Amino acid sequence: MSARDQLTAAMAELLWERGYAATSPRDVMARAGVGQGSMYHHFGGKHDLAVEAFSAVAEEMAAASSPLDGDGSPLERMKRYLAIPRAGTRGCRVGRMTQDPQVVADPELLAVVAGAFDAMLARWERAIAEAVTAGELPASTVPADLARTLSAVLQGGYVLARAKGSQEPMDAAVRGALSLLDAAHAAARTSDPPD
Amino acid sequence: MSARDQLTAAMAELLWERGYAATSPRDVMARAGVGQGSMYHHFGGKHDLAVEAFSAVAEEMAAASSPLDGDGSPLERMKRYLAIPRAGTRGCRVGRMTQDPQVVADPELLAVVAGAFDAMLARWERAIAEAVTAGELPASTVPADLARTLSAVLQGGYVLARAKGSQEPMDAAVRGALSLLDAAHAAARTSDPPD
DNA sequence: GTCTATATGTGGATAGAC
DNA sequence: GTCTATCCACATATAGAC
Repeated sequence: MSARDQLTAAMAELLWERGYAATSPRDVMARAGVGQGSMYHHFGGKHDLAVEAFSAVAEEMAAASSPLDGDGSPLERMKRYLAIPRAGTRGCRVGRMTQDPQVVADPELLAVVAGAFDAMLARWERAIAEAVTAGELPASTVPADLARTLSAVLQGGYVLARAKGSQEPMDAAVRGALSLLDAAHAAARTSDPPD
Repeated sequence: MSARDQLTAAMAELLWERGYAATSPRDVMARAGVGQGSMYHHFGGKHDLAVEAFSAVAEEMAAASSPLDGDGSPLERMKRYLAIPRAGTRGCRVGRMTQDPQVVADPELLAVVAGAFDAMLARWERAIAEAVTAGELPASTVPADLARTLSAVLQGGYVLARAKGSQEPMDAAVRGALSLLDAAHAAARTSDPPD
């Protein structure tokens, strides 16, 4: 593994553990096991290194929402994706960035964050629209709205889990969302039969 | 206004704008318009000042959930509370703290954050339980779960809004949640008549 | 390419005058 | 009580040797 790769890997880890502002070039070099010269040879500085390291993380996260595009009924895919285990107290690697003032003030970093969310929300919207077409959700459902609601449940779940230092609030938030989706499913069958 | 009050007010503002780690004693003193001596006379340091300033903020936030205890039908109270305007791009003054590594690592500060959420979640749970009793929500509803789901929608709404630098995702997330609650309400009437 | 040495600013706090 | 002066450590980056 090249020094360059060691640096991006170390930066990605530290961005998750400590956030952008709280991560110093020193920390990164120490974890990567390289000297200062290497870092400033390969990157313009902390900012450049963070952009490159975090872009990879963001793509990875966006790809992680692919189960929403998978096989099976749309509603089942949505519920399965919600139920994927998530370590709440560690926080979301992407969502956490939005609370870092230095990230939000940095157009380049913020664009990477926004892009990752856009990709995920697009997948949500497609799955939801398909569920409506299939009669699994009420015809009155607004895919763009529900996509943001369900994405927010996950992001908020991380916040609640970290506030309590416990996994439980995250799991509870997901259970509640699944229950609401079941209710919406029941409402769709009652008032709006698909066939 | 005493120097002490100026300091706590300035710290509360800066905690919101920049977070804990990114706020230096210098910043606080400059905004408060006092010298360094004043700060170290009244407080042991940045930490002590932050605890005192943030405790006031947390109490204020917890009190802001009182509409959940108000008059009217429980479900109506829940919907009204969700629909209260929230400036998404500014983030939640309490929730934002959970993404700050220095806050989570500080038991005293984290306890203040956790306490604020506990108070809010307790109000949610009460209102939800009342809605179930009144037959406005399905009997199968788990108040503790749904409370965390709806609280997460709001917290996640802030995250999405900041990621996009726009109010819209927050409003969309709330609309989607209201729509799900309507579906749950419809399901309760269909399968579980209150009288 | 990678290293060590060095420079400049700031974070957080203490000392002690007024 | 409030101020200014000062201190040490660290963040971030540059210079230049190997």
